[in-house]
Amino acid sequence: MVRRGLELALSRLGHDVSTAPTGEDGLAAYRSSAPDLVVLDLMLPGVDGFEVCRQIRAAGGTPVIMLTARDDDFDVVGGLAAGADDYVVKPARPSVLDARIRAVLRRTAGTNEGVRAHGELRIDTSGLTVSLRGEQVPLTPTELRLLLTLTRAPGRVFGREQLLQEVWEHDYLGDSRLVDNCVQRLRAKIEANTTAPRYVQTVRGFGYRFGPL
Amino acid sequence: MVRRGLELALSRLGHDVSTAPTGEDGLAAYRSSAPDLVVLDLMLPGVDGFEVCRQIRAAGGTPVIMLTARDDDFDVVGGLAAGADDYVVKPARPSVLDARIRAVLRRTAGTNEGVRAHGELRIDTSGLTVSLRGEQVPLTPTELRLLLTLTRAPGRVFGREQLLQEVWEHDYLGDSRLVDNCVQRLRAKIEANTTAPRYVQTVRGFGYRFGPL
DNA sequence: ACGCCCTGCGACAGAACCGCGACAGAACCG
DNA sequence: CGGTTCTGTCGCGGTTCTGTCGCAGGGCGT
Repeated sequence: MVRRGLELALSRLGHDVSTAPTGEDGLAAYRSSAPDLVVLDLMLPGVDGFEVCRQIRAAGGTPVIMLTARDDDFDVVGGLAAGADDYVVKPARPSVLDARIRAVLRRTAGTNEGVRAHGELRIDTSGLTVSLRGEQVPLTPTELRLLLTLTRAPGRVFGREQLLQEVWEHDYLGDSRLVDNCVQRLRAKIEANTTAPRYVQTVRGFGYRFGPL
Repeated sequence: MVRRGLELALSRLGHDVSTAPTGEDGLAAYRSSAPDLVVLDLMLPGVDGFEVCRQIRAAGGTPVIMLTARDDDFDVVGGLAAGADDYVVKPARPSVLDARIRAVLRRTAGTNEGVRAHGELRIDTSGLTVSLRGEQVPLTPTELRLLLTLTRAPGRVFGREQLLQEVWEHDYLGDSRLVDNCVQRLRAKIEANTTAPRYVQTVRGFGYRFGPL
């Protein structure tokens, strides 16, 4: 059980770690916790590691470090093609992995503060502009905050209470229909047809979610 | 996916690298991170590589190295005409690219110091003078600090709190309308018509930003 | 099939935000 | 010490945004 050992070691180095035994569990944990970085072991039961990597990269800009026992070129090329940011060969010393993690986080810190691309939607988080198919979309401050919050964890369901807390920062006691209204206004600007929303989707009885995944 | 490979290789050679898949993303990333140098692949989806190069050069003095698969004269001439500082033919070995990067940085190190050009606005950061269409513009110290702060990261939105902290260095607890006022005074001096500002733009609900390029 | 609850959607008034001019104290300089 | 420039504060007005309401349509459970 290498996993528990790494979890413990990385925790001691100051990281906030959670692990999962299989690819499916990992994807589920990824979706629910929206981590800053994923360390992905290619030799995992169930789903192919490359596939997991692809799905994570498709969901957002989360950087991925691959952990592999094989160091032949095929894996390196394939891993980078699947969207990995770096790879580490097992057996990996915790200090080495830590160094790589910090390097990747440092490197992606800038870009992460810059552009989020989801399909035809591009969000510049430092310039605070949103463009759809290359055309700028003028959003109001609240709409933009809502979109930024939702896209921070694509695929994750945000309840109305949670959105009220994060987007409307004060502890709001009023009508939670306010969220619906703002979603509606946002959809009118970024969705092609609002009856089948592509980006901001309704999860009946719970809240809203960005993207399919 | 040559991009990831180059990114990784250049990182290991000591560079701080971020990449983007398309021309638009690249321009957005360029605006938000203000890099020392840009390596530009001509064969990119979306916007024409030459156009990207032109826009980068128009925005400032950032040096550009072009990466091209074609080495015929047309591209070389066209690339240099668009403002490239050097060009490298694919497939490029990382060591070669690294050498060219260091050469260009060494060459431009001296000239890059001191002047920022944005459209018709020129800012001499060592002489602390600002000129518009060749004509000198007298700015007050605060206005100048504000302009310097904003132009340090063109396209990026600065909140009022952040500007108060960086321009008015003391931790200011007073009216944040002060920022509006200073912006207004700065605009009166450098904007042709203040109703459609070209350089200092308002981002309603958040703050201000220098030019969207 | 029926009814309930949830969500979509348009309308509207109050609120927030920003541009802009005016003014007085502060700082600077001769 | 006096004059000039700069800076911070205030208030007003136009514009835009936001929060609330009401109604309608549709899914879901009974």
